[in-house]
Amino acid sequence: MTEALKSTRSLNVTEALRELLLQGEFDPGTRLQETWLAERMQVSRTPIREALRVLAKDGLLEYAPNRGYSVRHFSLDDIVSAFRVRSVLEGLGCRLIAERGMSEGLADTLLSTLRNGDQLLQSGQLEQGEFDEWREMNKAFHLAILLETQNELLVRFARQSRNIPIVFNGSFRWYSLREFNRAHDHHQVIFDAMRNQQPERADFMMQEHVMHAADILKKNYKD
Amino acid sequence: MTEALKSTRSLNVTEALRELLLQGEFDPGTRLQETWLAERMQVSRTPIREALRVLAKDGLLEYAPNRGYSVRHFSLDDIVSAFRVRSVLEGLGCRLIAERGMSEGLADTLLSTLRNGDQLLQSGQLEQGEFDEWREMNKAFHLAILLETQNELLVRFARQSRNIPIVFNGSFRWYSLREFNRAHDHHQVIFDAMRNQQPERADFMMQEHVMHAADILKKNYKD
DNA sequence: GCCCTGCAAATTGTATACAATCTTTTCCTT
DNA sequence: AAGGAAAAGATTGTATACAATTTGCAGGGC
Repeated sequence: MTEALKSTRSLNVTEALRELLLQGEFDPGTRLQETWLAERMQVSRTPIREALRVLAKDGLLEYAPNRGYSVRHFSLDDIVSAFRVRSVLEGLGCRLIAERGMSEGLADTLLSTLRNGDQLLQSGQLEQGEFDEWREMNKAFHLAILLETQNELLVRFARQSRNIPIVFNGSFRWYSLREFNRAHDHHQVIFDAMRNQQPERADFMMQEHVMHAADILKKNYKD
Repeated sequence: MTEALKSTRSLNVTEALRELLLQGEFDPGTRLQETWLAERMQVSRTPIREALRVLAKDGLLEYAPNRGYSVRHFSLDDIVSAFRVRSVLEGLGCRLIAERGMSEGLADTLLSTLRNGDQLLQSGQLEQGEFDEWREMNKAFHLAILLETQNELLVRFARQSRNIPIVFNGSFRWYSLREFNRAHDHHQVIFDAMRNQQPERADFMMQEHVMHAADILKKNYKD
């Protein structure tokens, strides 16, 4: 049988709250009162407090001793800065894979996401419902590379750098077909570079890929 | 007057415990019991629990629901991986500074650390007591660059990537004079590259600088 | 001897009571 | 009316009581 999926209210509340924050449920600056949250989540203040502390450490909340937690505001600069950091992290991931050579397992996984992308784009447009599928495909592509590096810190940081409202779900809502195609091409080139053991090229193209997403967001994000 | 230095037991315990962990006070694998810690720290379990959760999130402890926290073991691979991540992060920092041009404030700060390094090395050897001074100088150099980037996530990650026992205090105990000199030269070159707006060179040399430290550690670290 | 089972002890998870701190209101002084 | 203390209320911080879960151990079956 698979490993037990034990959890606690504290952990559940943390993830539930994180989801709410990432979905932009609360306006930036909103003060999050423990009793209010406790009532809303139907638990006592204890698990709420633990969740708040963790989310503050994740940068989603701001904290002041004796004054509690409030929802953090992310400026456009904050977000672009996060993209820049993520670009070098994921770039490093690609570089490491290209240097040591791609395993068959990773090749299979990535080829599968590439085929998935082909299929989504071949109709010449993306239906509303296909956005989610693209999102999943994209996430699978990036995550597979990161995990393969076996560099725990790299995975942790790359993940954390996406823990930002709006950014979290990808900014695909602003993508035109042209931009989906470009992203897909990037994936293809990155894959080829890694497979052909071209670390420099793989690194560079991944940075390009991530920063291109930042550029699109920059053009569309108002605030 | 400066900003109020408010704190709480929870925060104090967190930092005290972090310090103990970074100094290697507890053997890897040691189970950290809440009641035991509470007694040792002279507080109740509540602040202890909050501290443990934060430190687990920082990667210093491992956590399993209903089974508590234990001290994490860092393999040599873990540590070198962390150095690699830090190298690209700090490399990015240098690149950003070089791209946008160095402020006078940063130039002053860095020049001061460089002079400090000169002075420490000119005697031809480092006394025991001068290790701490070198450590401070080194920290000041790296931190000043990071802070100047204004990239909050970059600073956070670079900091976090040093939160590893042994690594935390720098591995200077293994440095020969030759290696102190090399590190100092690196600092000088990195400074020049940034000042002359050579982003590529600044980035590369910082990566080199950090990974050289990793190499020295690799040669000496047994476990 | 080995491995179950189930009870007891220990440990973590959660709720709640109380303490400390901050915020708001009130009311006095000028 | 403005300003400012002081008290009342609200909110966070901490301790502790209780619940849930795990761990250790004893006893019994094979």
